[in-house]
Amino acid sequence: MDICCSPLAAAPIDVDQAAEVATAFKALSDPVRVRLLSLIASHPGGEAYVNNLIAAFDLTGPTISHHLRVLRQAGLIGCERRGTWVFYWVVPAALERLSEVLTVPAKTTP
Amino acid sequence: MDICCSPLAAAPIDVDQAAEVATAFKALSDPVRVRLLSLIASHPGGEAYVNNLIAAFDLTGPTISHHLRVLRQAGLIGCERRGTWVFYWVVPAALERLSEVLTVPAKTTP
DNA sequence: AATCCGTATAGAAGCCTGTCAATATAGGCA
DNA sequence: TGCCTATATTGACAGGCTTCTATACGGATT
Repeated sequence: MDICCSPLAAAPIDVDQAAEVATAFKALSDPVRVRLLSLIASHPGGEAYVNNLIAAFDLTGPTISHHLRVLRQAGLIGCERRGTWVFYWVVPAALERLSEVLTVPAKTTP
Repeated sequence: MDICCSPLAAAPIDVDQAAEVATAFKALSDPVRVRLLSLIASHPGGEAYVNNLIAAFDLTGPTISHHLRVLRQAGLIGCERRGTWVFYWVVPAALERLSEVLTVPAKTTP
């Protein structure tokens, strides 16, 4: 996953780039994943471990694990095992690129 | 649809707001819709009519119409009938709000 | 080594989505 | 009025997604 596009409104987006962008946004299309990303990103130190994340939802561990994998495969978060626990963190550059894609350039309407 | 949230990384997002944000991103989770939005946004004058949009895809009219409705219900585009044709335009404020949600605040990692 | 805790994977059920063909609606024109 | 074009809606089907239970894996502790 390597989002590399200029803003959507700047020029018609390439077919392949549209597919990449859509894949990234699909990772953000579920409320649980949005909350997970927010919980991880806003956690003190920028990291969180899975046990805390599971406790924040009325969902089973495997379901949270599934959503974390979707976010990871989209490149939005990274993870690392430290002993018994697994820590997750956000990848700020990925969020920033998506944010830029949605930027609306200076309006040219007369 | 009224996206009204601070950046995801600023604080844990509210459950209801997460649902709203996810709904908006879901509208952007399909490559066809990403391309449609980009085609409309980058069209001279900021408007496009459906006939041109259909011609840009190997899809049937009803399918494009369906995707346009999804984008419209998400508040990302607006439309108006002018005689025989229907014109579509983007809602810049909606894109900007989504862009802000993805903004990563100044890092506080020591 | 044996066991326990934390996390991930596998497989399945039910719902949601993208797409199409067929049909309907809305507006211009003869 | 009647017809033609442009767009939307309906209904149906295939495929994907979210969630669960059950199971497996990885590491620490006894």
